Amino acid sequence: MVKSSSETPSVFERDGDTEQRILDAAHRVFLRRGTTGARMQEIADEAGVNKALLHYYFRSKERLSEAVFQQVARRLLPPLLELIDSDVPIEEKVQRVVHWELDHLSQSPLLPGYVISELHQNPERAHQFITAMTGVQWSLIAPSMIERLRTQIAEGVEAGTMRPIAPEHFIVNLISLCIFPFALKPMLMTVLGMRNEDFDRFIEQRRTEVVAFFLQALRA
Amino acid sequence: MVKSSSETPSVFERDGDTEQRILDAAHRVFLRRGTTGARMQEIADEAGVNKALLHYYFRSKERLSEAVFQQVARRLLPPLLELIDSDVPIEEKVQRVVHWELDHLSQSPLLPGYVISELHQNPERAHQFITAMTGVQWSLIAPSMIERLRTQIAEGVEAGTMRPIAPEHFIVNLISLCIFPFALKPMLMTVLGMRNEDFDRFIEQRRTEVVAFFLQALRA
DNA sequence: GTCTATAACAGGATAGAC
DNA sequence: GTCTATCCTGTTATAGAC
Repeated sequence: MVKSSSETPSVFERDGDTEQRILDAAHRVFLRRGTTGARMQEIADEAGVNKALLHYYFRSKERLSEAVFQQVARRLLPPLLELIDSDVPIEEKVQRVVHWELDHLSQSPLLPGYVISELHQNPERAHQFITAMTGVQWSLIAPSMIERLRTQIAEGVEAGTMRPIAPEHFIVNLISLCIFPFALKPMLMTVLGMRNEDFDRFIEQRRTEVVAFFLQALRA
Repeated sequence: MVKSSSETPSVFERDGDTEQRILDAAHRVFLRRGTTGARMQEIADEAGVNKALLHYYFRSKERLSEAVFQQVARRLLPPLLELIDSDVPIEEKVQRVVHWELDHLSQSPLLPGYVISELHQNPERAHQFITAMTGVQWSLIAPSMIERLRTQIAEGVEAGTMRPIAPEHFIVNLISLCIFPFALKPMLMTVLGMRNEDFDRFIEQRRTEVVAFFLQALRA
């Protein structure tokens, strides 16, 4: 904030420039309401600026929602793929992915519901997940990642320590066990009568439960 | 259709009465657009009737969407709970649940995305899942179901054939592995470059894959 | 860059004829 | 029961002053 150099600095001054504040507010509102349910007015209020400013910076609701979704995708997919493609034993991989996902989603439990809603109502938006990988030729990367994982599994099978499993099912099973419970949160809270603390405790248990479950499932 | 008794029966006559046709159309539209994204006009068009008729039969969009959601919940939860609570060996339970879920969701792959979207944007609607259990005191049923499952698991543990697992995690793991891939469908199709047939084949593989994976995970 | 005021329109709901 | 026509509110988007 350049202008603050000529003013008395204030601890009450909002952080970040206006554009960033709008983006942050949009992030929060879109995540809890979904794109169709969100209102530009609510975003403006939450950012503490006038509605017209949203259009000044982002032109339309459509573009603003794309900016938010893209940002979410960028924080979601690349770190996960890096873990899956890293050069460590497969048991270590499982543990790292589970811990990273549960840590990350505990911080923003609305993420799975938001992303699934968006993709459901707007499937073509899925391709933004790919452009979220900045400067990468995804169609070239993906198959080789899958093949490396297939090789690693095959080595375990040959050594007699693992049962065979297709790498696609390996990945889908792993992220299902981590992510789906957050998408189920409202239902678990009602159907199993959980309160917020109960849910947090439940997720905390899963940090060890899912790792143990998954590693046992891999055994020969 | 009483009036057809006085007319020449026609194979071109739409099936079902008007109210049912509207409900069916609403079901299709809400499932693909979500409640906020759906338009009363689109439902009317799909049902082949006038927009005003929707209000004649269902009073408001709100009520129509509740009718659809409730119907979906009723087809979703009770059969699952019956399987989980049935009096068969636990391995058999796992197999039955997986097959029932995958069969059911292959018929309506939009279901998981729809339900998750609804619950995300309208968490209080989760209680309709409970009223979907017609005439059952859910708060009394749920704990005893969980306890019966806990007992069954404990027996396996005692016999030395199973490792211990909390019944809540047992259930969440099982339905995660079955349901989540459908919620991921748009992403899998894009990120893994699947077409519709590829996805169907992938689900077909999971009928055996998930059962094998899960049963191995339960082993001592 | 930021605001106020207002245009422009989409979409849910109702009145009333048939 | 079903339609046409219309109302009316909420929401996105823009014009224009400061």
